[in-house]
This record gives sequence, C-alpha cells and structure tokens, in this order.
Amino acid sequence: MALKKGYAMQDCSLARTLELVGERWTMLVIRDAFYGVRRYSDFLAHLDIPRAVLSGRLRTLTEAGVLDKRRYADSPPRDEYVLTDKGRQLWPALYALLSWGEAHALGSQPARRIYAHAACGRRLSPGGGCEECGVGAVPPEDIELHPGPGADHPDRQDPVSRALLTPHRLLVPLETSV
Amino acid sequence: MALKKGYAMQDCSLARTLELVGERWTMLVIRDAFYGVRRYSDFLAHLDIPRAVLSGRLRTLTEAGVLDKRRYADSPPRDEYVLTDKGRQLWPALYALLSWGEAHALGSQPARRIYAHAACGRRLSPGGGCEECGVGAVPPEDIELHPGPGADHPDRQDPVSRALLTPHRLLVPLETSV
DNA sequence: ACGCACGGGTTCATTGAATGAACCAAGGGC
DNA sequence: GCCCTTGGTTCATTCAATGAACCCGTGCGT
Repeated sequence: MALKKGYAMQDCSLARTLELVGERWTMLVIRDAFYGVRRYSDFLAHLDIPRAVLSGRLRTLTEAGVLDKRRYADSPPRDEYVLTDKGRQLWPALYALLSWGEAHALGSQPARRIYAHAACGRRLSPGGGCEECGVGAVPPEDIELHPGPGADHPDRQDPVSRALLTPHRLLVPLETSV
Repeated sequence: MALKKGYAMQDCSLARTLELVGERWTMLVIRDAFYGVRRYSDFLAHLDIPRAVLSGRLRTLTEAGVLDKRRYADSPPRDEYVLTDKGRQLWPALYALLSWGEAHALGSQPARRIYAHAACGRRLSPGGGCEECGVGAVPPEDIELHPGPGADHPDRQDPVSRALLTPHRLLVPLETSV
C-alpha cells in the first residue's frame, strides 16, 4: 500500500498493519487460507483474482511471515501457502470485519457461510465467542464452517466452492482433488 | 474498491465490507473519528491525506451510513462528520487490527497510544476487554486514550496531534481550537 | 520420442485510482 | 476592500490493478 512514501504514519500500529493486510485482495486471500485453501490455483479460481496480483500478495504475505511457502511435493515441484501462527492471529480481526458485514453490509441477503463452535455446534456470536460454552473467543481451529442458506451461486463451479459445500473445519486443508 | 466490476464476490459479507472500509485511508479516517476528530481540516492535517481522497472517503462513508454529516454552525456554515451507531460498531474490527499490529507489525517500537478502560484505568487486553473488571469487550465510549511511550513525533504539530497528547475519551470531540 | 496438459508463475498494454498542487467560493474580521 | 479560514473541486502526473498472452518444468498417454 505504501501510504505515500510513508513517513508520517510510519510508527502507528494501525497504519503499519494496513500497509500489509489492508491492500485490496489481501484479506480475501487470508480468509481463503483460513478456509483451508493452500494452492495457487485454488486461490486463483476461488477469488477470481488476476494472476499477477495473487503472485504479488502471496510473496508479500510470505515475506511478512503471515504465510509460509512450503514444498509439499518434489516431483513435480509443488508449493503450498499455509498460515503461520502470526497469520492465524489475524482471525479476530478478520471475523470482526466479517461479522460487521453480516450485520450491516449485507442487505438482508442470506449468509453464505455459517461459523459454528466445533465442540457444541452452536453458531458463533458476532463477537466471535460461543455463548453455549461461555468461550469468549473461539480459536479458528475449533471453528466449523457450514454452507449458509445463501450458499454459493450455482455458476461457481470451481473446486474450492464445491469443496466448501460440505462442513469443514477451519485451517484444515481443503480436498479439492475429489 | 470495487472488486472488478464485482459480481463474483458480491454477496460475501467480507468482500462487501472491504469494498467499503477496506479502501486505502478509510480505516484511518474511521480511527480518527473514534479519536474524536470531526472536522474536514482536522482529518486533513492529522492524516496528511490528499484533499480529493478525503472528500471522496467522507462522502462514501456518509452515504453508507457509517458517518453522519451534520451542520453544527450556520454562520459560517460548518459541518462535522460523526460516527453513527453503525460506524461505532466497527470498533471491534478496528481494535483487532490495531492490536495485531502492536503485536506483530511494530518492530519493537514503543506504542504511540495506549487504550485503557476508563472505569478502572487498566490497559485493554489484546482482545479488547478489561481483565480487571472482567468485561469481555469494552465499548469505545468507555475507553480512554493516553499518549504512549513513543508518542507523536515532535515534528507533528497539527492541532489533532497536539490535542491527543492529553488523555482523552474515545468519541468525545477533540478540542482542537485550544 | 512426441505432443499435450497442468501448475505456477512472468510480461505487457490498458484502464483506473491516488497524489499533490492549484484553483474556487462563501463568510468573517479588520 | 482585502485577506484569512473552512471545505471543497479540478487537473496533470504517477502508480497500481486488470486481463490476456506467454513461458517453463514436469508428468502422462501413445
């Protein structure tokens, strides 16, 4: 983002954060990573993002330590991008934005996805906690993602959209090859 | 932001949210609104944002119902921009980003501002709650903003930066004329 | 051995938004 | 009448996003 040549706000933590994750597409990439998307081609198909932008974002996020690029097959060489611990700690921010959108930005449209506490099956509160279990902040690995009433459009036939039609725990790699 | 001509992700609540508040500068404008900034010229001076961009953002946010543009003096005609309830509900998202930045993006630099629970004076937890009082999520109107160890640069002499050098409750209009 | 498909990119021309300086207009103060 | 402040708009320039085309290493069918 580089807020100008950026000296003025340089040491404000919000500005610094936004320079990294506040760029167009970046939060959507991170959201998909929470959904279990790990491969370049899956991000590409699901987000419908220009290849050059995706390459750039993945590189930036990897350099910043939010994603980890790791080789998972040697022949042919295949890499995957996985959220680091630092990246996983973005969950509260991501969920807060998502939750605000559900309350205010979505014009009475049905939610596409539902976030539930895996332990009890109860929907997460807008604050990201579980009212059933009294957990103030459910960590992403304990969250199960279900398709909502207004799930994906029928014309979205990419492997990721199809894989997300069945309940699925966050951070667990998607089985897109099925 | 307008993710492309934007149909693909149109009904995803995160994408919709980001189209509004995910644009460059927008979150910083909202943060300043929480700090008590209300006037065009104060946003301008504190953020060091191009005038055209500020005008555009204020208009977009007003149209979206995040800010309310209200006349506070008739002669000369003066308007101020105040967070609506919808806008105030962005606090958890904003604080989550800020808090992540404090933990990860700020390279061991001292924080510029400290957020404390007005009732007890204790610093807010990274989750935005007060551990002293056991409040899970302190609402912004109960938060007091203090200058941190690494407060504003000496070369930032705009009225807003100066006003923020004294403790101050969120959402309360800044006295920039003093 | 040959050709083709796939994953994961890069390059490049075009479009569109951000920047920053200049200009504008209404009102007040002197 | 003149200049200052507030809250803008306009415009030329710079910079990033878009999308199509191209590239390269590898495996696979024949």
